[in-house]
Parts: sequence; structure tokens; C-alpha cells
Amino acid sequence: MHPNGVPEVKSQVTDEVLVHRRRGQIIAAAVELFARQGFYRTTIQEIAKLAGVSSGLIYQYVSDKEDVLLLSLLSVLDSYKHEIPAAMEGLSDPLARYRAAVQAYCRVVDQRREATVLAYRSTKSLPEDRRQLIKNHEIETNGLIEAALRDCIAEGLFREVNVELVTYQLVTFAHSWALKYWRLKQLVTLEEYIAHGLDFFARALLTPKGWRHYSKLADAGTAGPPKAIAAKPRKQRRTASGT
Amino acid sequence: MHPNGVPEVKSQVTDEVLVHRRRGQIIAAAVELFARQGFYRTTIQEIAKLAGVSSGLIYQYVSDKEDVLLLSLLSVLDSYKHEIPAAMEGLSDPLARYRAAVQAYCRVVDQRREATVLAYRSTKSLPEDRRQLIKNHEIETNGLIEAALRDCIAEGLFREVNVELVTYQLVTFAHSWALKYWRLKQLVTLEEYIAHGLDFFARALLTPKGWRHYSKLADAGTAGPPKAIAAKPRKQRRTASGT
DNA sequence: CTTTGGAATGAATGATTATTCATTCAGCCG
DNA sequence: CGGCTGAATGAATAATCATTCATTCCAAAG
Repeated sequence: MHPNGVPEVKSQVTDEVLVHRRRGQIIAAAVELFARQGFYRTTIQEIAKLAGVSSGLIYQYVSDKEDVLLLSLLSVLDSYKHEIPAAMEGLSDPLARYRAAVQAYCRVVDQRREATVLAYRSTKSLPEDRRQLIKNHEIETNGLIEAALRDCIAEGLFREVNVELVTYQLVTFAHSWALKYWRLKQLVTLEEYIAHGLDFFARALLTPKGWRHYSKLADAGTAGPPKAIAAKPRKQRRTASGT
Repeated sequence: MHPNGVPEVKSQVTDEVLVHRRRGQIIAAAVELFARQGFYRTTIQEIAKLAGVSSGLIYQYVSDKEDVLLLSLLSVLDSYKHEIPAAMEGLSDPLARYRAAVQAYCRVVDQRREATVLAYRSTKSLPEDRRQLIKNHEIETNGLIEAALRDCIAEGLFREVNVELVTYQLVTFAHSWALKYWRLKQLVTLEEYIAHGLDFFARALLTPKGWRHYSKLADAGTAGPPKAIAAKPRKQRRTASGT
């Protein structure tokens, strides 16, 4: 929808390269501070200090504090949009691609945990029109998962379900790792979380034909731990009261 | 942990009944405004106006603006904690209780959609100690779902899974209705959403023995639409671009 | 009819902070 | 070299609000 990656947001400065570099600085600082303190608790002065520039400079690259937020959120969503296809690169088996997509999604969320939470918290702090931009990005990312799902269905590996709905469940599953990290980390590791999720969704989605493929995949270890996915219901239970 | 429902938050006013009534007014106004505009965009003056009191009065019943937020969030979580057991009242079959719990959760979330989103957005705006209070409430509510799940497992209707993890998936499923309403409403109705979810989780969780019970339940119509749960993958697809 | 004290009011205060802008700086060109 | 131009600075400005508090209200008690 826009030539380079940065739409709508205007800058006083003309030098493309400089704009890119400076915005990079600003956004890096902003994401960190927004994630830690939230949008409203963070001042432009703080961002400027952390970015190593003056407060006035920021307004040469951005027209609002809200623009800083918008750019920050877009940078997070962009990391989704890059990592997921990257993880699927080279895989052709639909099931393997599906698994890779979900795994990748969970892992990016883990890497950018605070930032993911930021996206949930702060999107509404944006005026309607800019918020729309964010939603579009989200829909676009979902499209990656959706496509993987559809392929599995087309191959008869997954049963016919409402794809969009299941996509949302998958996306939500990934996001939850960040949103509920405070509790989940007491229960499982990231990899366990992913394994549990893949197993869970598999049971809900696979056709008999799908199961056969799936078992082969799992044994081959294309991704994820080979077996014993669901066998241990009790494990790290007690940790809850011990912290 | 506390005699009445309102812990920690101090009031200048001594009359218990009055405190209860006034806080009710204040919270009702606050929840509405916070949900619509967010915490920081909402001023105490606005809350006062909507509640039909003076701005100064609020500080007789609360020590902070943050306390207003705390009370607001607690009121939302309390509605969960009430509605869910209420919906399970009288049901003894574990599967029926489980279904009722999930349904009830989704429906409260739907009723208090904006408020649910508020909880996600604003919990971090609270200082650590008050935030802890919220988390405890959440864990408590989850306990309701968890118990229902455990019963189903104990009866051999559900397979042995990591109960806490699955609980989070269920909770998340309910919350997502509010968090992603902007998109989901284009895809399905609330009841369809619930039906889809129950079916999906059923497939992932039921044992063969469980399936037999489940079919009976569904036919008897204890809750939810009797049949045709999974049969229609395509349906309201097109709506997306039409709005 | 006073008195008294808890409730309620809302104008005034004091901080905080987004945003501006007069000024300085640095490189480049003729 | 001057003189320009686009970048960068950061102090000053202007608003916005949470919070306070001097005052008023009111109902019950004496």
C-alpha cells in the first residue's frame, strides 16, 4: 500500500536515509520505554534521552507523540510479518509449514514479549484512522497462518473448519504467551508451551489421513520434540504458591 | 481475605452503606469512561460529572485516581466470579457443568465487552501491589474453570492434560471475543462462536467414553444448539470487505 | 432554634509535559 | 572564504488535570 515501509507519517527532514536511521533510534528507545512504562507515563524527553537526541529533534521526524506510538507498533507487527515466512522458507509439506508458522509466531512473541503486550495495551490510544493501519497489519499477518491452514485442509489433512476462527485461536494462543507470561512461565517453558499447543490443535483438527502424516513428521523431528507430547499432565504445578 | 468485597481501598466516609452506594455510582461512571477513552484520557472531573457528583467527593471515597481504576477492574472481575457459578448452579453432570461454565464466561465477556478490554489495557497502569490484587482475582476465577475441567478428567470424560494450560486456553478463548470483537463479529455471532469453541475443545479433550456422554448431552440440548456444530465451514465469509 | 459534625462542593493550586521556536551548528557551494 | 541550507538543540510556553481545602449544606440531637 506504500512504497517503502513507513506510510502516512510525515517528516520535516528530507534525506531518506537519515530519516530511516533516526526513526530507528527513536523507535528503539520508544518501544523499550512504552513497553516498560506505558505510553502515557513515558515522556518525549525520556525517549529523546534514551535515543541520544534532543527532544526537539523528534518532532522533525514525526508530527505527534502518537506517531511515535504508531511507528513503534508497526515495527512490532513487522517483525511478525518477517519472521513467520522466514521460518516457513523451504518447507513444502503443508503440515510442516503449518507447524513452522505456529512455532515461529510463538517464538517472535517470546522474543518481543513486552512489545507484544504493548500492542494490546496501546492500540486504543491511537486515533481511529491510525488504529486502522494497525488492524490491517494484523489481518495481513493472520493471512500467513490462514493460508497454511487452508493448505492443510485442501490436502485433506485437517478437517473442514471455519478457517478464520481457528486462525484467531492460533494467533491468540501465540499472543497469550506474552499476555499471560507472568503465570505461564510458572507452568511451562516456551518450548513446552508450543508443543502442548501444537498437540492440542492437532487433536482438534487432524483427519485420520492427517494423523498418519503428523506421526511421520513428529518422528522425523522436523520440528518440536518427537514424542511424549501429552503424557505428563502434572509437572511444575506447585510453583504457584512458592513465589 | 477481606470481610466485605472492597479491600485495601480507604474511604474518608464512615457510613458503610453510603460508601457502597457512592462507590457504585463512581465505578459505574468510571468503567464506562475508562472503557471508552482509556484511563489517562479520562479525567476525574468527567467521572464526577457522569456520576452526578462533585470532583472533590470522589476523593472522599478513594485516595487516588488509580484507586478508581482498581475498583473498576475488580468490579469487572467480580462479575465473572458471580455469573459463572450461577450458570453452573444445579447442574451435576461434569460435562454439563464444564459447558455451562465456558458458555457463561463467554456471555459475561460479551455483556461487559468494553470492560473486559479495559482490564487488558489498564492493569499495567496500576502500581505493582494493586496489580497483584487483580492477578489474584483472575487466578480465582480461573479456578472455577479448572475445577470443572478436573472433574471431567476424573470421570474419564476428558483425557489427562495439563489442566492449568488448558484452562488458560479456555479463558483466552472467552476473552478473545472481547479483544477481537471488531473482527470476530464480522465472522460469527456470539452463540456460533461459543458453539464453535465448545466443539473445538471437545475434539481436543474428549475420551471415547467422553464422546458418548457428549453426544447425549448435545442431543438433550442441555445447553447450546443441538446439532450441526461443525458442519458449515463456509458461511458469513464475505462480510469482511463489505463493511 | 442552635449546635455539631459528617458530607458535599468546586474553585484554586501545583505539577507535569507536549510542543514550539529562536538559536546554534556544520557542511557545502560558488 | 562568506553565505546558505538543512539539522539539531533545549529553554520557554501553554495546557491539562490530579488533588486539596476553605466553605457550604444538612440532618439529627439537645
